[in-house]
Amino acid sequence: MSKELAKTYDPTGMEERLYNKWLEKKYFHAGVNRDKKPFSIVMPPPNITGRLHMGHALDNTLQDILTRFKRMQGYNTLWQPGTDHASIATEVKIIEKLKEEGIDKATLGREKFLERAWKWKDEYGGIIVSQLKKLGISCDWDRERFTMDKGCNNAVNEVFVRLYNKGLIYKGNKIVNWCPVCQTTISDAEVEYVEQASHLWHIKYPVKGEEGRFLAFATTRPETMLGDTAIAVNPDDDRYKDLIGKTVILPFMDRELPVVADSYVDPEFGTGVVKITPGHDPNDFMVGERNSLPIINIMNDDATINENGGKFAGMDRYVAREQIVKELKEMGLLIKIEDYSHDVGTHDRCHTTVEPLVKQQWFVKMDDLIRPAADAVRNGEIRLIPERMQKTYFNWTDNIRDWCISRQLWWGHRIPAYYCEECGKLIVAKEMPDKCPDCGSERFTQDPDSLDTWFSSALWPFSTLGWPEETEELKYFYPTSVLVTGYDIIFFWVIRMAFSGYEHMGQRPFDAVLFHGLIRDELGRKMSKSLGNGIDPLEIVEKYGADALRFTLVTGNAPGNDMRFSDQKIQASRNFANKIWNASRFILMNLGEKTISEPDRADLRYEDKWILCRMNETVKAVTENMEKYELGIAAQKIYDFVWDYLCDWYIEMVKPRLYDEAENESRNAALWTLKTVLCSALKLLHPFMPFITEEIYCTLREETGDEASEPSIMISSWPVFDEAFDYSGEADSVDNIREAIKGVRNVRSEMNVVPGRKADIRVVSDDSRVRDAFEGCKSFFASLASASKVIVTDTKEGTGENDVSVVTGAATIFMPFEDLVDPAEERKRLIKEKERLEKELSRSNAMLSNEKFLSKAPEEKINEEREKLKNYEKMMAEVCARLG
RNA sequence: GGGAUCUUAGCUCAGCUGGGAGAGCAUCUGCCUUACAAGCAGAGGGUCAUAGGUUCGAGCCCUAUAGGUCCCACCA
Repeated sequence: MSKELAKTYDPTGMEERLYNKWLEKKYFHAGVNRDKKPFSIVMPPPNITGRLHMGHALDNTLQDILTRFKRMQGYNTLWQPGTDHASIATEVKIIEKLKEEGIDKATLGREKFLERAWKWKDEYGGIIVSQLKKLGISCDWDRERFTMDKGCNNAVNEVFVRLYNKGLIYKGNKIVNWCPVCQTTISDAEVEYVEQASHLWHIKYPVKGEEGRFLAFATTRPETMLGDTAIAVNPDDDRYKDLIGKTVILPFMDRELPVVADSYVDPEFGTGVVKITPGHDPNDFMVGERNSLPIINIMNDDATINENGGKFAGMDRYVAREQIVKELKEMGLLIKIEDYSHDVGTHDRCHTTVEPLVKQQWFVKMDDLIRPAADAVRNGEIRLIPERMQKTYFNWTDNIRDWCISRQLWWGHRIPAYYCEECGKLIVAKEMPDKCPDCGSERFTQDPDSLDTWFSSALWPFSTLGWPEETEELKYFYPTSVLVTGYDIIFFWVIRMAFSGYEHMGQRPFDAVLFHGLIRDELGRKMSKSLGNGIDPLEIVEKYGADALRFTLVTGNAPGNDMRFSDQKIQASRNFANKIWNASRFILMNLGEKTISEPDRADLRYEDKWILCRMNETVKAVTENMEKYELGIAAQKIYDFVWDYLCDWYIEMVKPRLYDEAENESRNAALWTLKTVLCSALKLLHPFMPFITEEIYCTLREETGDEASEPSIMISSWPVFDEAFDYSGEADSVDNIREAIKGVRNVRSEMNVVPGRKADIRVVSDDSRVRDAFEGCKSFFASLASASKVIVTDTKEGTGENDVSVVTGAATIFMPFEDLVDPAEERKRLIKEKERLEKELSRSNAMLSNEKFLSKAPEEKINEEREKLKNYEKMMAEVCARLG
C-alpha cells in the first residue's frame, strides 16, 4: 500500500499546497521566448467590487483548461490577469459606504473622494483575486494589471487623443440616457428594457383660432408635455392635412405648438397624432432636428421638474404626472385612460427608469470604426464560437450608434480635455497644456467627466501588453489566441475590443472568441441576489474541491449554452475524482518498490494492446476536441475512458496476472501498461482537474523513482498519438471477448445464478483468430466470466445436450447447465433471443433487398450489412438448434 | 415587430460532416469480489415536440405549427 495516498479522495489542504508550489516554481509565468509558439489569453477583468460567482468560476475554468492544454502542448502560454475599476459600480459602493459614515459625496470633494476610492480598492480590490486562486487557475499573476493603473491610463489618454485628432471623438449636444439616481449618462448598451404595466393617456389640445376644435393624441408620459414644442402628423394623413402649419395651444404653458408633418408618425396608431418633446424622447429629438424645433429641458438631474415646468416646478416626475393628469381632467382635456403595457428603459445597475434628455457629452463616432470589426467576423478572421453568435454580433455592428463615453462620475479615467480659463479654448492632450495657444493663459480646467468603464476595457488586449510602447510582449503575444467570455457581454466588450484592436493595432485582438452561457440554479433560474438562489463557488470548492467544481462546469455542456448547476452533478464529478484516486492507489500499490522497465513488445498481451490502443485513440480524439474548443465533449471522453475502459475493464482484466507471482514477465508488462496508461490519462485530465492529477502524478514519480519525467504534470508534455500503440486488430479481438463476457454475465444474471457459482465454459468458433484471442485472454476471461475452466475449440463436440449457450458474433459460449441452474429459464431465454433475432433478420433482409439501397448506399455500408445478416443467420441457426 | 435558441429515457443534458438512439442521476435485481459502497455486475425505460418535405436512409437537412427561454427594436 502506498504511503502517500489516503484511502479516499480528500482535496482538503491538497489544493492550496499544490497551488503554492506552482506559484513558487513560477510555472505560470510567461516571458517572451522566440523559440516557442505563443499562446495568449487576456482574462476578462473581474470588477474590484465583485465577489466570485459561478460565472467567474466557469469563465476562468475554461481559460485555465485552454491555457494548461496549450502549455503542455509546448506553447509559450501567457494568461494575462487583471481587475477592472468598474467605474460606476465602485462609485456607487463608495457612496454607500460614505453615507453610512454620514458623509456626502459632494461635500467631501473630488480629491478626497478619489483618495477614499483608492483606499477602498487597496482594501477590497484583491478579494476577488484571492478567490480566483482557489480555482487553481494558472494565469501569470506577476503580470497582474488594473484597468486604471498607470499603463492603462496612459493607453486610455493616448487613444482618446488619437481618436479626437482624427475627428472620431467629438463633443455633442445630443439626447442621451440619463440615470436620475446615479446622476450620470449611460450608454445605450447599459439600458435594459423592462416590460411595465402602465397607461396610455388620451389627451387633446385646443387648436388655435378654431373654436371648439381639438387635436387628440395618446401618450405614455403625460408629464413630458411641459416640454412639448410641436405636434406631428403624417404628411399623407388626409385627416390632418389642413392643420399642418397651424398651431395648437399647450395647456398650462400657453405655448403655441406648430403642427408639423413627419413621416415618423404612423397614421394607423392611435389617432395618428403625436406630441413632440424633443428634450425628452429620442424619436421626438429626431423629429425636432428635421423640423428645427426648439428643445426644452423640463427636468433637473434628479428627474424633478425644473423651472421650465411652470407651476409644476420642483415636483418629482411621477408626482407631476399625476397632478397634470388630474388637472387635465378638470379642464376637460383628458379623453380617457387605457391600460397599456410597454417596455421602459432602465439603468442596468440600479434599475431606475432612465430619463432621456439632451446634454452635452463626449461621443465616439462609430460608423467608420466598426467596419473592420464587422468585416473581420464576416470573413472569418475572428472566429466566434458557437457560430450563431455572429447574428448577435452583426445585429449590433449593423445598427451601431455613436457611443456616449462621458460619465458624470469621479471614479474612472478622467477625460483628457482641458479648457482655458481665460478664453475657454478646448485642448485635448495627454497632459495638461502649459500655455493656451490662443490667449497665452497658463490656467486650465480639466473636463470634470470621466470615461465609460468599457473605454479602458476595450483596450485590454493590448494595453496590458504595454501599448502604446512597442514592447517585446506586444509584438510576441498580440494578437491574443482566444477570448473566453459570456455571450451577454458581446456588445459591451467584445465588439469594442474588436474595433479598438483594428484601429490602434491594425490587427484583430484575438483569433477566436469562445462564448459560454449562464450558470443557472437547479430549477433553471438565473442566479441572483434578490432570489437568494446563488451558489457560492467557494463553498463548493470547500466541500468538494476545485477539481470537482471545474469538471462539473465543463462536462456535458456545449459552447454558448446555459447550464443548470446541481448538487447531483457536483457529486458525480467528485465521485469521478475518487475513482481516479482509487485506481491510482491500486496501481501504486501494485507497482510497489519494484522497478518497471519497458517490456518487450512480445510480452504485451491482448488486453495490454487493447488498452494501449484505446488510450491512443482517446488521446487523438480528446486533442482534436480540445483544439476545436469542444471542451465538454473532451471531458466526457476522458471520463468514459478512465471509468469504463481503464477501471471497469483493464484493471479487472489484469488482476489475475498481478496476483500470480509466477507470471513475472507478464506482470511487468501489465504494470508498465498500467503506469503508462494512467500517466497519459492523468495528463489528458490535468487541464480539467489540475490538483488531483498533479498529486497523483507526483506521487507516481516519487514512488517509482522516475527521474526522466517532469517534476510537475503541468509542465509535462501533452500525450500524442503513437503509431506503435495502434493495435487495432488485437483491440477488436478483445472487444469481442468483452461482448462474450457481457453475454455470460447477462445470462447468469437473468438465470439468477449466485455470484460465487462458477461454470465450465466452452468457447466454440470456427475462426482460428477468434480462438487464438480467447486462448490469449483465457486468464481474464475466466475470472470475468466466472469460469471454473475455459476450453476453446472449433467443434461443438463435447457440449452437453442442455448446455446454456451465449451466441455472439464471434463465438458461441457453452456452459453446462447444471453448473448454472434451471432448464425452463434457459428455454425462456432462448425463445426471447429467437424473437429478437427474427426482428433483426427481417430488418436486415428488407434492407438488402431494397434495390435503391443497394444502388445508392456506399459499398462499405452494404458489406457491413451483409456481414451482419450472416451473423444473424448463424446465431439464429444456433438458437434454433438449441431449442430443438 | 425582428432575430436566436431549445423541445431526445422519470430528471438534467450529450449526440461532430445524415448510415442501426447515449451519459449522469433516479428506479428495479443481485453483490461489503483483498483500488473504490463516492463502489461492482445486470435490467427496465425513448413513434428524438407536432405535421409535411428532401433522401436508398433523417434526432441531425428544408418548410410550417405549437410551447419554453433569451436578445434586439424609436411605434407615441
